[in-house]
Amino acid sequence: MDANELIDETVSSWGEQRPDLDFGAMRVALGINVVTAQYSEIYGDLIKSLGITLGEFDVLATLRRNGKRGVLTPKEISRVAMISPSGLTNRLTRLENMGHIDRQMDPTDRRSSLVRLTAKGAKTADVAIERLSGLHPSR
Amino acid sequence: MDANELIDETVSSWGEQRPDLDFGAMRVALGINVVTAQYSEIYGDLIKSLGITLGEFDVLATLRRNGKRGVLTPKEISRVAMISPSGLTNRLTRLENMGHIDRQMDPTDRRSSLVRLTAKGAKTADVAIERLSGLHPSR
DNA sequence: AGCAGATAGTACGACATCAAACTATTTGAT
DNA sequence: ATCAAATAGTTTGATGTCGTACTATCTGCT
Repeated sequence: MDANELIDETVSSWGEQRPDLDFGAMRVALGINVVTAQYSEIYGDLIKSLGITLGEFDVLATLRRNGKRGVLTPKEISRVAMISPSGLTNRLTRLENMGHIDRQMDPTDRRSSLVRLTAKGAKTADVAIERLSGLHPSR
Repeated sequence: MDANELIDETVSSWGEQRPDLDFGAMRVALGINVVTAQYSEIYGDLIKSLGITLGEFDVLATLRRNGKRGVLTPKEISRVAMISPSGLTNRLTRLENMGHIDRQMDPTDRRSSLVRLTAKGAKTADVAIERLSGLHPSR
């Protein structure tokens, strides 16, 4: 049984048990969930061979896109990547240990730091984005 | 800056950095991610006051819909709820401790067990589904 | 200048999930 | 009837995230 059948089964059995309620919105939500799970798996597998996760790619990609020479503060990264500050600390530590980024003092604000893509990190980001954007069927 | 602006910013800056690639599919994927995150938060908040999570509700709902008098095996629940066996064990333990379900021996297969909704669990499932299905604007 | 409050990043603890290993039981082939 | 393989559920260990609390630093009001 595939995911679409599972959704039909779920919604129709709810309709039998509670005919007083409307499950149209639930059907849409369940469908979106399935789509999200499926392409997340596909995207994740595509970059897994690079030794990073989707979340780590998200950080590398943010640096690759936005920074002057790939330099941003953790604050800005967490805003764009929509991750909690503590979660970002962990990702940055992992990426630093892998040699994809390094962290330097911010000369203008000693509370802050500057996260910089290494050559290795930039290369990884480029290979990853080429694979991910290559998923679509156009051209 | 809201999520849609963030997506526009992400896709357009990629377009500047890598004009050789096509980011149309990425824009769609990011949009789906945002929608998923938003309604998951809404749905989660709606049932949080019942003391359960979305995942736990998923188990209660599966029992409420499918079982004869709310009785199913863990195997069947994990299939419908799309959760790993070990993850289901944890959810069932939590739900059992809260008094929403109980577990009995399966008389026909001693490897298996029978998960049964308690009256409290059935009530919780009904209140939750009424709130969740009430989200849509129809009627 | 001094100090209260805001802000940046990190550390810590809790939590939920999964994959793999494990135990107990059942099934099926011979 | 026996035994290898399959199956059900749990345990264990690892992972990754979040919320809260903490330290260090900066800002703005007086």
